[in-house]
Amino acid sequence: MQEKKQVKSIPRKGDDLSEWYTQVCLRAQLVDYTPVRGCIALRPYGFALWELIQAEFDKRFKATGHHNAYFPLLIPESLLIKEAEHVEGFAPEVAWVTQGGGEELTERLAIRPTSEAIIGTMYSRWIQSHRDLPVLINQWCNVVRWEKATRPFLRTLEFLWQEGHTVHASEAEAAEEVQRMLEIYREVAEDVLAMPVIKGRKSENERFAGAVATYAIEALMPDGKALQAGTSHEFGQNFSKAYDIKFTDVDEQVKFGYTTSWGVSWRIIGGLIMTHGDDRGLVLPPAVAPYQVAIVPIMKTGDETVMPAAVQLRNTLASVVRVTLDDREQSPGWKFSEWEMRGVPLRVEIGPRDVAQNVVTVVRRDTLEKSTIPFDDVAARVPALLEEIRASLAARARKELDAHTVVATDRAAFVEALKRQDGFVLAPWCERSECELDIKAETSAVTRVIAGPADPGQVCAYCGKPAKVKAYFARSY
RNA sequence: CGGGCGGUAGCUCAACUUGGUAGAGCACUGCGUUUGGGACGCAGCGGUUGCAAGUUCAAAUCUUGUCCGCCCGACCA
Repeated sequence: MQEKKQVKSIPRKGDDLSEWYTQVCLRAQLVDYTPVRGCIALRPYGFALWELIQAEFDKRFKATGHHNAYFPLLIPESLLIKEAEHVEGFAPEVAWVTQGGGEELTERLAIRPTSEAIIGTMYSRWIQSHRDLPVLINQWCNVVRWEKATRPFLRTLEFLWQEGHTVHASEAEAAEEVQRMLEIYREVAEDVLAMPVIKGRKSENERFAGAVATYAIEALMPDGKALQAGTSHEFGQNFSKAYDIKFTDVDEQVKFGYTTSWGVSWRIIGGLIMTHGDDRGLVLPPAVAPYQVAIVPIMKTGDETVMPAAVQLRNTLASVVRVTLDDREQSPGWKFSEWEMRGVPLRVEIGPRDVAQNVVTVVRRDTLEKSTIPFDDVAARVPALLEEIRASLAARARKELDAHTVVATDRAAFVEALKRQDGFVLAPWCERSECELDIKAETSAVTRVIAGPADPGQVCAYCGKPAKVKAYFARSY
């Protein structure tokens, strides 16, 4: 490769993941820092990526009967504090509005850290009968959590997400809903974003404040740390009792509903970046790439054949994929580097040699493989290539996850594996909070999800007491 | 929130130790030549040295405070 003498290159991904990550976020033009601490600006390219991810989730929410709605950003303190465990869990990271219109408010208003309180309050007004159930509502919005240490996408004070909030007449139905949405999260992460995850229930320590049970999908980052990429909660009747969500059932008894909530944030973009990116920058899975193809024309002075061909190529491709024709003045090499940094899955080069032979040159972002395909076959071949890229990214990421997941059954191996901080450690576990805290103190790792019951007779890999479950452990973001 | 590092042009940095007219490369603008892996020439534009106080004849430089960013830790749906 040419040495980058004019333009500073980013650190290699393997050398300094943190710095690499920050540089990719900025230089791919996804985000920029702002004068507001911990808050990022999502630039058009980053927002386009988010919109495409949103669309994938949203169509699945709609297909399972959910409707979008919107609730207030500001939540009166008196509502927020109704569910004791919930408030306690969020208290440290709530931002408060204490003044309005130049006057001190009689009651301060929380900027929503999540919307159970306000949505629950509204549901109590909307639900009277079993005929009103289930309520299946989702909200796309921003929330604020006053974090101490922030990073683009992974942890910001303000972030974009969706939060689904549902109410059901029975516990079984609510439980089913929670699993249904978790499975949608897994499906989008793995099949659309090509980001493999482990899926399961959270331990008591890791559970959402106020939940009876929390389930999550967790992805594995290249530095061996786990990233929570989506959660789905069963609340039992905790929130319906706190917010008075009651209905008269078919048996004429007045009952509290069973509620759930489930959420995915733009954090998943951070996961994507780290999962697929390489030394040249971002690598986007085709389904959510704002541009799936970038056409780079290469022209000699006075050439009059390349641009018309490139325009025709763009028009042809526009009917099957998201495509951009890069007709800026920069040199081809400069454009190659830029589109690589920005993660465009396929680059199509068209120059005099291609035009003369009635072909185009296609370069895959994931493998950097170059191939020549007949001009007339482009519209047919490109979608197939994009699918190959998706499959290849998914397979490679899956291989990574598997390669960095180890099983440990005895204490020495378990502790050693966790201290290596090299991915997931799957181990039989007693499921005691105290044991998890001890493990954390010694290794910095905690359970990420509980995968299922332990085998008969197994003992906890750490404390030696009888094992109840098999759990994945790792350090986390 | 604790420990460490940093903030000078859009970016990367020099000038700071030893106070004395704020510089370079890249980027940007114009013109010309170029275009198959970050092109070249010429001419330009670009600064409240993060912010605020203090010391001094004089502060990018010394002192204090503060804000922001990065790393490690703690904390954290």
